[in-house]
Amino acid sequence: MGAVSIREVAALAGVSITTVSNVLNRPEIVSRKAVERVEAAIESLGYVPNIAARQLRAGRSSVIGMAVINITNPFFAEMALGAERAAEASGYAVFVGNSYDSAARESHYLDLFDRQRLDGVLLAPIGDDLSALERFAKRSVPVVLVDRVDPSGRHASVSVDDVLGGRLAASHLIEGGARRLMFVGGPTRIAQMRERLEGTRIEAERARLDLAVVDEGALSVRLGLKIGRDLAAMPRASRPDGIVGGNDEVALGIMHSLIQAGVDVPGEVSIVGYDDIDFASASTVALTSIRQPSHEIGLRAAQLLLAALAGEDLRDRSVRFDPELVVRQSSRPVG
Amino acid sequence: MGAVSIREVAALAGVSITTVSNVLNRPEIVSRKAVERVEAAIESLGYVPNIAARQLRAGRSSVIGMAVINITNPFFAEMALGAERAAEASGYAVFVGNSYDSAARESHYLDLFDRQRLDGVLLAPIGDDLSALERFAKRSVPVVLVDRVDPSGRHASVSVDDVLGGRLAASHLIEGGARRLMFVGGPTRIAQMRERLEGTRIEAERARLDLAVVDEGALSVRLGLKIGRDLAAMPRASRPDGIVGGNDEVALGIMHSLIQAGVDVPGEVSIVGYDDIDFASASTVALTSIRQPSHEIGLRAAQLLLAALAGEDLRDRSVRFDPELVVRQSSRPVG
DNA sequence: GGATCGTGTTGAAACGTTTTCATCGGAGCC
DNA sequence: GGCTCCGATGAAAACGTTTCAACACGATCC
Repeated sequence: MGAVSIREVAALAGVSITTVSNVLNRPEIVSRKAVERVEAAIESLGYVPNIAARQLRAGRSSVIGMAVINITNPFFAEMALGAERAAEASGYAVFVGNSYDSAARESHYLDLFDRQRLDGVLLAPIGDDLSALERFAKRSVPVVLVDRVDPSGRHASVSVDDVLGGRLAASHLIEGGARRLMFVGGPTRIAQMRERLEGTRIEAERARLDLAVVDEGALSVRLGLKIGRDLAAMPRASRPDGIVGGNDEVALGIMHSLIQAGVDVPGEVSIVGYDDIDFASASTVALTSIRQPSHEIGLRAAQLLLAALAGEDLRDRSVRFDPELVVRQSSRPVG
Repeated sequence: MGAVSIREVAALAGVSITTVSNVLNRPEIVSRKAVERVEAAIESLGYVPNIAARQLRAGRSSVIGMAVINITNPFFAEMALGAERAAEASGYAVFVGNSYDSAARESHYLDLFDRQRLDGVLLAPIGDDLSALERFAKRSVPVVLVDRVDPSGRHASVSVDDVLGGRLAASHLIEGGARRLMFVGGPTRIAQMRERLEGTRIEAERARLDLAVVDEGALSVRLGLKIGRDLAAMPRASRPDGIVGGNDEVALGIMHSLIQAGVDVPGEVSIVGYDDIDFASASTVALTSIRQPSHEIGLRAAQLLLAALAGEDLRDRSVRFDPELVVRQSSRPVG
């Protein structure tokens, strides 16, 4: 069809294919006159270079792949945006794959990245099994883990100290007077959840308090609503009075159910969420939450990957951010 | 480095390159024995076909591009998921680009799709200007519009009747006794917003009621909070008592501010959102909203595109869904 | 027993670039 | 005026696949 190739551009401009290619890739080495003629020809023919051919010949795709756990979560969306910004500044495009909490979808995207010969991979992994990344190592395609550390230390990572996040949440609740703690976590195969739980547990033990743990799959508003109903049905004396939600969605759901059922938040129950999404501050009882520098995380991860693509060694270049407690109305004030 | 090509597979299996290619693409025409040998060789070498080469030769990428307005919005996320499901069933991958409410980002993705020679395009367009799609027509790359109709009728589309949605929202408010209506819309360059406003206006005029219109850019929780504060500061007699939000985020924000300021919802003000996201039902005063079949929209759009790729003519194949009113606590009951 | 057919297989061309190396023409130098 | 040198240009090879046309071989047919 209208598939216009470099050949036709060259013909129209009256130069060789090489010159057209040079105009595209290193315009500084070709004469002003030739540049102008070629650009005019490109314009008039509506020529668009065929990436597949370029990639085949050059061996690089100039695209990096990014697979995130759940792009609907504003935390990951912001992260992706940060990564795209950094990548684009260096002439790379970013292909974002949404795992949607499914390991199958994640591995499907890694397959795709592999087949497409993407130049690098950013991965916010769902599970603990990083063996799927070995094929990239084999072709020396750099990989940077996002929001997650590699226990084996083989992959660079940009992450947040989730243990600290859990501790911030729990100690805040305890200082506010909570005595019966509960942690509502996602699937424990997700490392972030395990770490947040661990942080919560550390503080609970230090204060010699009991800690109930709920793990019923992916954290959603819907799940929170159900858990909240169950909690509301418990006698107040045995009901948890300090709840750490693995994310804001589930925390908001819990809070809603409790309030609907007439339970006073934060009077009877204090709640802390995680991620500080926009809705946290917009709920009728604004949600206390743990904030992470999402945009920054994506940005730094991409920068690390770009550095690797530029030939730098990534060992010991990992980055770890600290989360931050944002106190609002859903938790009793300290004292 | 480990870049193993079809050539080495062929050598190891003791067959020609052609046979390896055939095993990959049409295994039915090659003998059982050869298939086994080739598959063993592929396995032992860890061979992964180079898509760029395939695409260059075959002229097809087997990838379709999808650009959506804002993937953080669960409506679009579900839509993308529906499209991916349909595409994958036919052996296509989907490259999802997030415009993030920015026309520049949208056009950036269309550029990328074009350069990458993707086989088809699904687009939930931000603005009215569809001229950027012409280049696809020129190369006869099929395009299906999502959540949007093409006024010129040149592109097939899968959309929702937003005028009807606006009418459902407004007539529900009016039946509940609202007399001073307000519509809070996003940028009017977004057609959906215009249509929702139009539907609201139709019902307002029919009931001979005034309609205030707010348009202050992208609809977010934050914006809603601000609008709600302004509303709360107004004397009750002149304050709108029936509000249609262009999406749930802004509606929830408005509701939150009003309640915080002591305004009774739905006693003094009724509110209807749009999209029926999970948070709508999880807010302390559950939000009445307009629901759209998001997953189905994406699915049908991809199916249409696949049909086009299979050579079918898309003219007059557009699909239009009807939205649905979901009544909850944020609006006064009828009567 | 030769022509015809069918089944598996193969060699070679082609896809549209980038890149290497050679060539060319002219400017600067002695 | 002949020499070198340099910048600009071009011819051709290469990237890894798909696909077409041709081939080998045995079975089937008259």
